[in-house]
Amino acid sequence: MRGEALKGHLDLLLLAAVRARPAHGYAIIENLRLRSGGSLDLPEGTVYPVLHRLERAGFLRSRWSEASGRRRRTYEVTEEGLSELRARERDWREFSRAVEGVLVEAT
Amino acid sequence: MRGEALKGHLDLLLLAAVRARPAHGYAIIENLRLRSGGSLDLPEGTVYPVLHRLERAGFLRSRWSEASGRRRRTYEVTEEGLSELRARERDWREFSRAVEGVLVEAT
DNA sequence: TCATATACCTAGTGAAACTATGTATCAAGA
DNA sequence: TCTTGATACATAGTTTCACTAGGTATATGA
Repeated sequence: MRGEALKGHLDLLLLAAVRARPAHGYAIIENLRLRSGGSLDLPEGTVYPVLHRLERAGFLRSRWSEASGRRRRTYEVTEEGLSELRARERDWREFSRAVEGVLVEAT
Repeated sequence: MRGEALKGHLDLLLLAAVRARPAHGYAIIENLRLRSGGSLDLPEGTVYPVLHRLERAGFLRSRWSEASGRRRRTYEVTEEGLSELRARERDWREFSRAVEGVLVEAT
């Protein structure tokens, strides 16, 4: 897939991924990659700053933990994050329908 | 809809719109706006530079004409543009499926 | 005559995601 | 033992993309 495809939909993806499965950053990336059959393969340098921003915005909450000697920062979606996610889902549906409409359009 | 939603999908949209209906820039914008029920409302400053780039890349061909005293630059999709469009459509489907997969994902 | 719609254009800006790089731990294998 | 790769975090700087803001010009209706 073209790299630029996800532009503008990254918040949606990360919020949805964490809603489905609270996890730490590295695992979120793994989950997205596996769930999408490899097509959503996000660089850490893309994901971590967005997770920080979403937490600052109050949409995610994180706590540090330790697993097999390595520290992890595990995220979950807040109440506010849930309504934000629902709003973004509506946006996605609207956008997606609009694109589909143009793609199937015959003369 | 959020403004940033279309990032990375603008080439797809414009190529598809012109394939469906060869038209001049202003009309392409109108068509997209009407077809999408208003949600795809692209500024001219967004669309015109992309049309120029797509023409430079060989994906669109344009010719000048005149209608009711105003000059128009009408675009159509080239052969090369058609295969580019088909590739972009595949990318879109893949991306769209991946997003849907994450959205419906339960724990 | 004055605003609005039509129709084109581009320079500069801002935001978004990426590249590159760094730190640290652990397991496996040479 | 030493190195490589996977796990796990972080951020500074760059690039890319769409947008804002400004410009030109013609036609139409109030």
